Amino acid sequence: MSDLITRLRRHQWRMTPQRRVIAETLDGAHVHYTADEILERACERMPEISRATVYNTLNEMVALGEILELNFDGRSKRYDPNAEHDHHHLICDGCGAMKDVHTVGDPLDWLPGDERHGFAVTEASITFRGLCPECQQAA
Amino acid sequence: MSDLITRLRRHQWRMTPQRRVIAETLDGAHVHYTADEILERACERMPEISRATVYNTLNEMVALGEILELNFDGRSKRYDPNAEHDHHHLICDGCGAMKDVHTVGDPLDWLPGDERHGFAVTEASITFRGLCPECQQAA
DNA sequence: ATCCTAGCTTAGACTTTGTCTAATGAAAGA
DNA sequence: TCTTTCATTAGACAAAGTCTAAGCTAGGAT
Repeated sequence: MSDLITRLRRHQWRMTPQRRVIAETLDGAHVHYTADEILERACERMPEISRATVYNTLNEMVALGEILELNFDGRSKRYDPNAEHDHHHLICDGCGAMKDVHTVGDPLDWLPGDERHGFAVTEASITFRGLCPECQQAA
Repeated sequence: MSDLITRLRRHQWRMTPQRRVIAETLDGAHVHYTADEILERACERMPEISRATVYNTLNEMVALGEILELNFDGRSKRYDPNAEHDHHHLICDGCGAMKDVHTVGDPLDWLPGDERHGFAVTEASITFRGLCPECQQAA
């Protein structure tokens, strides 16, 4: 998988300095940021960037299918520059840290036909929860 | 599993008319309501009940472990009076309808050790998405 | 039955997260 | 370079949820 900016260029999508900063912030991160965290980091490099631009840009990237929008805690959405739907998420209940993880097998196989209630099921996402190594020590 | 009010009584938890109305609203529902939907329904029976009481009460029930707080859409939290952690959720991408479902096998088995990053993993929840029978017809 | 007190409820202000609008600015093709 | 179209901006607005201070009440004590 190529980097986010390369993937975004493939759509007819005007590349502005603001969008570049947002994309680079997302792509360089080892954690999944909230919109406000991205705004904060983008402001370090481009102090005049506006909140509306960050929110608009993130929503467009989601609509283009190039990033994932995640809702873990019900507080604020987080954004994952890895848009592949083949991974799931592991979250620390202590500090909120998050990792992308891969499961063995296809989650769709785990929902038997008589539990599908006639739905055409196309996607499954799993959230694993627990304590990260640091929070286990602290506990 | 007994009804929600019975389960709540087992904790030293003062049972007020407001809390009773909220518990009955949750327990009698076939769908998972948002806090505001619960407020609206509670108001039909007790017009003077306040928003703060509904939010406080729901948070307390969650803390007692007797209901589940769900975050599907990132808009508003929903509450599930079935607090058992052995079920998962199936959501229609068309109309938002939701069903509780059971999987075959234990989701914790599906995350291999080398994907756990040292976490002590205790819980897994799966969200299945697709189209309900009605929305398949409409499409 | 009545009293007392811890803790519940209330209205409304406040906070956080996110969206919308109208005016200005800039990317990219002609 | 010019022009058109789309992006950006500040700030108002909206939705979801929390907090506060004052009054009220459930349930145990008497």
